[in-house]
Amino acid sequence: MGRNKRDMVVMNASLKKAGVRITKQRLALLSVLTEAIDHPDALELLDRAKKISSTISLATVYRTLAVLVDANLVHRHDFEGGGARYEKAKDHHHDHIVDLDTGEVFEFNSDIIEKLQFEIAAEMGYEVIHHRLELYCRKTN
Amino acid sequence: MGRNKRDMVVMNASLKKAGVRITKQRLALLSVLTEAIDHPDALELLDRAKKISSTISLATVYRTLAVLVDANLVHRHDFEGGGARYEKAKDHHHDHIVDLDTGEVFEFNSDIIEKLQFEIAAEMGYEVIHHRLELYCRKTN
DNA sequence: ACGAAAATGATAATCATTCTCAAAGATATT
DNA sequence: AATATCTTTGAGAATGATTATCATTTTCGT
Repeated sequence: MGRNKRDMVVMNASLKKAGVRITKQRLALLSVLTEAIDHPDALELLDRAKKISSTISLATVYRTLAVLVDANLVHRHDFEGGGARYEKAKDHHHDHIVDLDTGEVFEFNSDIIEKLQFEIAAEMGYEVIHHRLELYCRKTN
Repeated sequence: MGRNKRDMVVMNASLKKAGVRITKQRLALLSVLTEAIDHPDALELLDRAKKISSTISLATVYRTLAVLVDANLVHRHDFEGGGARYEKAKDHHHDHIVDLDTGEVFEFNSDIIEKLQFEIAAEMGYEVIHHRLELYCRKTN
């Protein structure tokens, strides 16, 4: 799964467009992020990337993540507790629900909330550059 | 300003209710937080508290903040960049607008957004325990 | 005022992240 | 394909915010 020729072409193009050189470490990380359905942290990404390219270090993981975040190919989240967690950028914006018991993260989006945010900021003379909306939840039963 | 007899009585009662002993360091911090109109971090709080009670250390600031946050007398915010910032709990809930250029923090609240959040979570089988909504903004001109 | 229990200050430890720098690798040019 | 240049990498040191440790000092009910 993943890592096929089409993926490789896409990843290479992404990196080129971001103006960064193509290395096996960067391709490994991008591949891991492309396959991930969760929101892993740096250590978890290191583990997964090592399975593809054993010669990758934690420093490179952090460095590459910074590059990818800068290039808007990856999003970084600072949820409560623990370190930053990452996910490959999707074409649609979304916010997050964090399960306080399991740490699982689910995505949702609400155009209405989005619109209200812009209106509120505008009223105060501000333009929203980016925002953060996280719901820390527990299962209802 | 502040630190009058009425404030002292209120602060003593708050601490008693929280089930913690009353010390001059804790009163100093509570006093600083009561007077603060901004959202200071631990170092800034240490500076301000020292003016009231010179014998207070950074360790105690962190420890006391943890106690006050636990007792719901103080809220802790992890805005982007830098360390945690604190504010005395108010009776009304509110979210935050962060000025990306100055670091200033403004408060707002929207019952509609609040309600939508609960509905979205409920739809996914979740109950919102707490949430975080921060708008990172720049002045429009 | 007495004594058990809790809080404090100074400093060490921790944890995630960033920095440093010599060595290895990538890209453009020949 | 070999070269020259410029970038990236790995390993570990450094950083910054926060927490833990522990001997000493304070608090507070009796």
